Amino acid sequence: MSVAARNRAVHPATAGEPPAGFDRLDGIGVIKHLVPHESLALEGDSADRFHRVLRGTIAGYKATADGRRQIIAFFFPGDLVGLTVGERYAYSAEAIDRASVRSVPQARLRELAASAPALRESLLDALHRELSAVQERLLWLGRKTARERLAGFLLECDGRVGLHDKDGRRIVPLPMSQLEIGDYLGLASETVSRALAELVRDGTIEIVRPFAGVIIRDHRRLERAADEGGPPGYSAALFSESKP
Amino acid sequence: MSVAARNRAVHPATAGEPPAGFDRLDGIGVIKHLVPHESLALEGDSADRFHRVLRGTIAGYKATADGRRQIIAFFFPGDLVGLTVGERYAYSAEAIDRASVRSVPQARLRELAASAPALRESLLDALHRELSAVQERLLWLGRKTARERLAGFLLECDGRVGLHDKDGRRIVPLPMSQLEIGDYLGLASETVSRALAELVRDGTIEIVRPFAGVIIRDHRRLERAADEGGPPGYSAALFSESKP
DNA sequence: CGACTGCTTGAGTCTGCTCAATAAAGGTGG
DNA sequence: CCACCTTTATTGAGCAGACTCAAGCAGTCG
Repeated sequence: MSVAARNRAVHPATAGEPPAGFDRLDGIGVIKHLVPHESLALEGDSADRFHRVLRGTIAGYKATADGRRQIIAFFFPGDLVGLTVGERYAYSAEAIDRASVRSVPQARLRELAASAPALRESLLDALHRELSAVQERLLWLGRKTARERLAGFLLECDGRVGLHDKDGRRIVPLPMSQLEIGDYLGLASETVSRALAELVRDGTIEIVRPFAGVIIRDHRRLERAADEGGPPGYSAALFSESKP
Repeated sequence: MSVAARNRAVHPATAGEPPAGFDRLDGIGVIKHLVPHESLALEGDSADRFHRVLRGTIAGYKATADGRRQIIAFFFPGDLVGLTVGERYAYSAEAIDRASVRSVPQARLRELAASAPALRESLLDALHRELSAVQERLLWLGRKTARERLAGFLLECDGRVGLHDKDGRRIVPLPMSQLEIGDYLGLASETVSRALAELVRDGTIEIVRPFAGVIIRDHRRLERAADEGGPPGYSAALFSESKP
């Protein structure tokens, strides 16, 4: 098992049961309903509240003056958005689809954390998980091809929100557009479309039409595509032979 | 002031005085001396210790099976390497130059943290600062040109280890090779060399020969190069005029 | 002094971007 | 329910920024 694959296995999902301590947040704050593309917070704003996703999907992103955009993270139900120690948000956040969040004042969290070590643990753990995920993506964006990035993305989504059908195949719902996937992976939307088409062509995945997710037809092959990015017929042995 | 520039100002330096609480680490653990390229830890290893840099520079990196490498962070004196909540290191670490670190068992840190809220605060803050830095770099690697990335890198280094000479100009020592800068920015070393040459050509910086750092001749221009990446003569007004 | 490592510069290539045209979906109002 | 308009996805053609490969040079260290 590769190092990357092992790391994925260590943090399989935020999707399982909520971390101990977070249930303390259940009753407090207010619930907000968001429509697609509705803004939740802007980079640089005073970080007075944070949000727990109840339903739908939120994107955290940074943008340049001339409109280029990089999505930092997607937040699914159970995830915390805008968790920060600093006094300003490090990135903007908006809804991908119809979403609901529980919005809680940061001050409220600090109070609770002071008296609840379990909650402190969970928060530290969430922060650390976020850090690990971002570090992994640094490798994708800096050193991986479009095909590798997309395969990695699908595996990540599979781990977080994937389901399985009766045949044991994995279904991965993708609520975000291909443009947004591109903004997450540092690619143009056309490149995402082409890379998806390539994975379909060699039988690795299948696309749910109209575009709403993928079905993983060959999980092993998808992992290989993410970790080495070579062409389908690529052989590692062949590679090491050619080095005398 | 742009959002990016403001963020840089908020976290000006790890270089100043050490955060309150870290002095608790002063007496404990053992000191290790490292020669250039000597390994400190490997990704996936059991994370039983962490390290505080005393002297020199450490690089944290991830690598793919076929040898591509992405440097996640450079650690300068005062920084903590290998801080983790998980039980395994998320990345490898090795020395860039001759370096010394204080190596402390994670367990020891947890003991101290349990009884010292100030230390806990500092650790949380360090973790958060690391997170912000990585998120900023996600934008660089995903959406910025070689020139913009390099300019951003020089500004980052200026904030963390920059000095100033008697003329008020900033001197930024760069202990790492251009190959390593490339591995940090997701670029080939040749591209780093060319981008540096370009910044020299238009009078933004000067290179300390033999390559050991840069002198910033025009700080404003360097900031512009980092935030918009346009060519030297670029005018924003001209740009918005052309949009009827 | 020679071997080695790191930097520079040029030439050619390639991956992924831009621009553009078309098709497919979804939403809205009559 | 249909006509219309907008948004999103697909596919092609051409382009460009950055990579690879290669040669030359400078500085360092044994």
